[in-house]
Amino acid sequence: MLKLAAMEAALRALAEPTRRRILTLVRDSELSAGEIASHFTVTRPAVSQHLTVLKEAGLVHERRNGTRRLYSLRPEGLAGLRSFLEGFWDERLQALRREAEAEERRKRGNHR
Amino acid sequence: MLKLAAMEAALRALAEPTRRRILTLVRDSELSAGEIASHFTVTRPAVSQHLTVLKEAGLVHERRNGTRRLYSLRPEGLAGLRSFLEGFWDERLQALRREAEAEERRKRGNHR
DNA sequence: TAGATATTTCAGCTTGCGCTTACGTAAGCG
DNA sequence: CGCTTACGTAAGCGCAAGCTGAAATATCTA
Repeated sequence: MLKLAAMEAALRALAEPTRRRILTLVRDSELSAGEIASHFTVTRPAVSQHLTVLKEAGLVHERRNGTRRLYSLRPEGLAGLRSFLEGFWDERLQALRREAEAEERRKRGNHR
Repeated sequence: MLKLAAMEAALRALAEPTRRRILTLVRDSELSAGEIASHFTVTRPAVSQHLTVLKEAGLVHERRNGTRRLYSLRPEGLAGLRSFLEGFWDERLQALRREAEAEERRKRGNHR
């Protein structure tokens, strides 16, 4: 899986409050760049740059309609991150199991 | 929930390859700062700084034993992030449902 | 084609982040 | 005590990131 680089990009993209807010906006409905920008105090170029980051991270989808560009959430991007965290979680449980077994063996060893 | 700031810290902490690698190390077993640093080419102070970031983000736990400091994964930190992503996911599904219903209403409206 | 509208791209500035070297601190040990 | 070991903290450097105003691009429209 070459998703590692994608993961990197997605995490970096999410590590920014404005971008997270943008995601919550386009999660509910497809919005134009201008509509998105109207929700923020930062300038439109700033929002546009954030949108580029989100797009390159695979977190949003861009659709052009006339002079406008409509952005919407791209669920697959988040799914990758989700599976990463869950994998992490699972391996953690396995580690706990390994530790418990090691502890068990240690106790047995002391008893003989 | 004041977890918003924690979320912020956790995401920022995860958006760094070295810190993610550190997490995968202490996920499996408790390790000292030196043992952790030995896995990297960066200097020990750099690793120490990363450990501070991870600790303040609630992602690792620090336990002092003599002159050494032992670090281990703190699963609750990741859990918060996980639930955040899942909440995001769920709300996305609700949004899709809302859109489908709106579409449905639109079609009905056209038919009368 | 000229002009208006929507949005990106550019150049430059400022701040933040990760890294390094040097120094400080704290616990064990002779 | 002084020495060593194991870390963290401080100061500073270089670079990436986010922001802004200005200019460029692209699409509709009269």
